[in-house]
Amino acid sequence: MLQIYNTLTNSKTVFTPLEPGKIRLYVCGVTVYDYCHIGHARVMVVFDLITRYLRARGWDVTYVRNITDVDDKIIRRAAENHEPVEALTERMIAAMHEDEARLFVLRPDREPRATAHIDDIIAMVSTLIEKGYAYVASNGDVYYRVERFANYGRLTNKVLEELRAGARVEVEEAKESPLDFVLWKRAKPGEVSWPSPWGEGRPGWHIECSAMSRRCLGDTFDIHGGGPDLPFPHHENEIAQSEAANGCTYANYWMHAGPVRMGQEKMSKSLGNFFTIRDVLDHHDPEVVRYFLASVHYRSPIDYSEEGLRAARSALERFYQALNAVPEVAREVTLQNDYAERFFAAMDDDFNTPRALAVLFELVSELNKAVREHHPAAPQLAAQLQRLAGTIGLLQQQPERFLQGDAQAGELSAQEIEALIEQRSRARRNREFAESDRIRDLLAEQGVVVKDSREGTSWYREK
RNA sequence: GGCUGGAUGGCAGAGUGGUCAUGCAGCGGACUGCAACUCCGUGUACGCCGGUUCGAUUCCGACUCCAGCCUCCA
Repeated sequence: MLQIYNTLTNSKTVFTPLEPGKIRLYVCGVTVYDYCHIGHARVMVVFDLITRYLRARGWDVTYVRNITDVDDKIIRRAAENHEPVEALTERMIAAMHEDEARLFVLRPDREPRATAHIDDIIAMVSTLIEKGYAYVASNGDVYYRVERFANYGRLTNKVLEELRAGARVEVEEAKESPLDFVLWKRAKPGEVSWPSPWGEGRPGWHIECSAMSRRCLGDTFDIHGGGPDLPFPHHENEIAQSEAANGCTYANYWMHAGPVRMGQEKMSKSLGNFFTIRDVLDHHDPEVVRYFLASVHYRSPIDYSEEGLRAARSALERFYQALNAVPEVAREVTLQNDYAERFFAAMDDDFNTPRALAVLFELVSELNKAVREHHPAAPQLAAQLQRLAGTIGLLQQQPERFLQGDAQAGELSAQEIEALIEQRSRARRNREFAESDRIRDLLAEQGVVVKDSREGTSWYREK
């Protein structure tokens, strides 16, 4: 039984799909005007982890995540760079795909781009105008008539009265109400634009998700996800658009990832206190970042910190050291045991990854014990560990690859390390411990830890 | 001010009406030429004040503090 915390009702509820065995999932993606930061990484990893897990449990998941490739910021940035909008967005999309691939994030089934769905957007705006939910303003923009939609604010428990009173939105003369939001923007001269019944222009931000989710998943779908700052106004506006246009429920479940914080406040572009994914991956193994994000429940805030990443690294080392020590990994796996049951129970309970990971740590203890005692169950335990962790996209690397890492600039290459270790082994055989320790210290200075065992000497990089 | 969600041991982070989370770090020990890995041992943690209860970190109420959203932001 799968339980999901639904932002719409602020409660954990049993998940019931529209169609047995199928899950239609839409997640708001990135506006591609810059490199993705750790906040984006969290949303990517969280929903990747969720889709991987659901699929591993037999659900047929269709995962759609949009790309916003036209918007004020993109236009401004492209102008600053003296490059066409498309050149900028193509570059950033490629970078995003690179970043997420490094984080072991699988590509969504579909990644619709706003600019490829202008006709769907225009059709939906037209419907909204016909139904009286939208109007063409005197300045040529098309706005959504918020007060016309009775359920406005249902997702975030906003009351129209209060929104009106506290409206901080700058008063746009052309709008009937300050709460109204733009569906179609009249183009300024020289701006990228598309023809429409309301003249040359481009879509507002919110309408693309309504139009593209409908195109990809239908009028009503199961789960809508996104980042922590999207419920209001973006998701509220999506609901208003889609439910008014389609005349039925938009999404049954709403899931929102928690924020990534820097110290005591949210990491965000407007605050300027963010790290890009590539910045972080320059110094940390991608799986460490993924593990770090998975070590906290997806809805809780997470504090980005070097200490946190270091702890994540140590924890992963524990897993990989165990896998590295195992003589072989079984090919066939039985997942009908206490560990699997508890792991699945944790994940089925609103994707409780910290609890699921705790189960894996218990499993790794048993694995270590089996290896130590040369118990025949070791290959099976190792396979179980990898299989369970694999359902959330962890522990899929070769242990040696993770432990030894890739040499960064200025570091010793694997070959150089092997050569030094060979020298050291020779010294040890001759019981020249001063010399062998000298070499080990030298390696340690380079961040390389050596480990002697009966089978020989192995090494790994300490990051 | 409004809406959400929080407050757990040195740090991170689950969970529960009454025996253990788990990880990281620390300390003591075993193993080791010395280390590393691994193993054994080691911590009277549940914001504050009331209430319910035989018993509350867990339930109820008040309080304090924190975060996210209320504006483009994942």
